[in-house]
Amino acid sequence: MPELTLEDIAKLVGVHRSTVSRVVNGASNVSPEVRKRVLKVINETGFHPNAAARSLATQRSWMIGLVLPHSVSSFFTDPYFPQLTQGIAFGCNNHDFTLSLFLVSNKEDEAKITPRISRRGMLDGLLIQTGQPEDLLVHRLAKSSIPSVVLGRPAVPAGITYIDVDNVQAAFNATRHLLDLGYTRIATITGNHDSTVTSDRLDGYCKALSAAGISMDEALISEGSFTEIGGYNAMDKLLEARPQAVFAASDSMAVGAMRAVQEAGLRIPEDIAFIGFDDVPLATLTKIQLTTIRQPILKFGIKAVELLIDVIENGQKPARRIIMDTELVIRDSCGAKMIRLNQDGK
Amino acid sequence: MPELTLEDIAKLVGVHRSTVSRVVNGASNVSPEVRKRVLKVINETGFHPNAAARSLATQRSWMIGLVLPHSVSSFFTDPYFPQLTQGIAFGCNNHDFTLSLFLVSNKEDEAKITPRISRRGMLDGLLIQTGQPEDLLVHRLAKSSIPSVVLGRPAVPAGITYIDVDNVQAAFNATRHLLDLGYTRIATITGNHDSTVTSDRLDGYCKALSAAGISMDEALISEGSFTEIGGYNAMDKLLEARPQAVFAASDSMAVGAMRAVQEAGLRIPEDIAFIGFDDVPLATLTKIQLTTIRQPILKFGIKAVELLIDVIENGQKPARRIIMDTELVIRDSCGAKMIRLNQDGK
DNA sequence: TTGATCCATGAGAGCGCTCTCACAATAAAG
DNA sequence: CTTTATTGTGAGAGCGCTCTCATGGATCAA
Repeated sequence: MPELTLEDIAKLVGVHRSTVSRVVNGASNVSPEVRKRVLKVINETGFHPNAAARSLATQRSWMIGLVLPHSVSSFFTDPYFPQLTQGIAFGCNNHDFTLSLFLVSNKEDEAKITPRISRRGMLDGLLIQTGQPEDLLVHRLAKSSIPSVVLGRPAVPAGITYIDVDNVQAAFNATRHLLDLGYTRIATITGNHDSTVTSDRLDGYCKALSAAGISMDEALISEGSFTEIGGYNAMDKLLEARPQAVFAASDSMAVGAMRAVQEAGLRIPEDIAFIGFDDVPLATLTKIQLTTIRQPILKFGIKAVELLIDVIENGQKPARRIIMDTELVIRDSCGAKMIRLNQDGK
Repeated sequence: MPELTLEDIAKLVGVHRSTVSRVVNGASNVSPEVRKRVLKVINETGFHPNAAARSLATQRSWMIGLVLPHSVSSFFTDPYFPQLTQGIAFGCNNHDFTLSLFLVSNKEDEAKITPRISRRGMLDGLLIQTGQPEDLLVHRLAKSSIPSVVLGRPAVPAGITYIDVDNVQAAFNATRHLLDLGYTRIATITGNHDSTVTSDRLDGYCKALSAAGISMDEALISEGSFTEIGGYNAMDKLLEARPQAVFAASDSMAVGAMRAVQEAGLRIPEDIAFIGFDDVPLATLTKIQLTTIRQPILKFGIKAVELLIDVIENGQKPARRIIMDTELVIRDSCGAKMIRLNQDGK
């Protein structure tokens, strides 16, 4: 099958290239008879217009890029990012965009990838996952003219369009839920200390405690780096502080931490109650199902794509922001059901 | 920052467009003095050549697509695909290719995506994950002229370039390992019955049994659909058949199955020994670390990209195939260490 | 009949690059 | 001092589309 062009189709049908172009693009001003003949030949030949030529002529590629920076690429072990990617891919499909994936695993990658994403004509826009504060990529995008949306609140959000969940409120709700159940010694396992996600969730935790008139105890805060093993190690350190309940800033960390608790011979939720964050499938796969904060991950991805399309079509300014709500999902690990049962029993 | 073109740069430097193009592409026949002046202006202006124009002129986009079909996209809950994606992304970075991701979640997606991937000028080549047998996408690619490599053995491999691991040999080794440890009632939990992966692994399992002179027992074969919960359910059914050991065709399924065993009050590996497949991080996160078959997932992805580049540069024919080896990783769940300990003790 | 209006189609410039070819200037060889 | 090779640069066609504008025929009102 040779590489056909509009011109070839035109010749076959006996019309001008322009007419074929009109048919391909669904323009209205083509006579039904001609349209039919053109479509027939297109179907017979399996013709598809050349994307590069079209991009060049229209200055639109209908492609967007998703950049997962260095600090985040190891997170591919966490179910969050696959799910997010799926949501974004779904959003792209809905709007006939193609998704390009830029996984930056190290500094060399970054150097190689940067020119590719800033090259015009290839991408209509960019979705950029925040990682560390002062993320270089986030900065560079703000300078570049390519439309972009940041996933997660950047450390310095001024003038940047981003989408995030309300982490402060979510963490507040989680902690508050534990307080409502009567726990007073509540620990938290945080993610990497240098991300805004971590500081926001820690913030919510602190706010809930202080709203309940409970003073902070440094011994009840431990860093878990968003991995299962990180949660396990963080819990190890927390054990001597004897918390009654733990708010883990991700489900993976919660699962790791719960393993540490069980290996120490303690029961969940009787001895230590747990609440996680994310509501990834993992949360329901443990023997003691995890109470957690549900993030609308798929919706988040879809929304991010729609926000980016808005930026592409209506310009970078003014900077927009979308903050999505989360939801508390009560299962077994927080002890709510057990406590209610006991009360009913009395 | 305006959208600069080669022409603009040329004007600024006072040379012809062609010369700037030579500098950008590192052609040798440019005088050092001129090259320096051109580079200076390029750096000052932050010029990047337009990708669409370049693609149009060279008929190369330096982009490849990764297609994860419908039957597979739910697998995004399994760590295998994220890791594979990472390997592919890594391979792309190494060779200055950009990766496009096509997640096909349903039939509508497929209809929308197909024209995008077959449109010329957008992709230099395609990586296609096999799913069901008679996969429509795999068929369509064979018809289309776009260079492509299939990931996993297609059901009808004639004339198709693909890359796979030696699943038969791997499953043979796994089962053989259990036989060597003295188990004779060995069960297997398979993936979806309609994939070649499943049939190959089942094949290896059967071959090992028959080589040991053990007759097949249908009651010892159970389908687990490659998910943790699938493994759990499959094990439930196997329990009454009282196997001494289980070969699970994925680590996720093994973990699910082990949970079922523990909930039934049985010990691993004393009562039932386990061996998995994949060696994803999950395998070492369980309390009883999983003996498993290590797939070189990252290398597999990188190799797949290199194979595709070969096809892009040297043509689709002849069809090539690469079969990669696997490795047995002995941990706790198979009982090898325990058995050795006991023997030493005697 | 004349002109105005509408519509389907053709003509052709232009998107921003690459790449072959021609040409001039210089260097090497006779 | 010519002839030939070598090198650096310019010129311009062409990649396959889109999109504006021109054109010519049909339709309709005056």
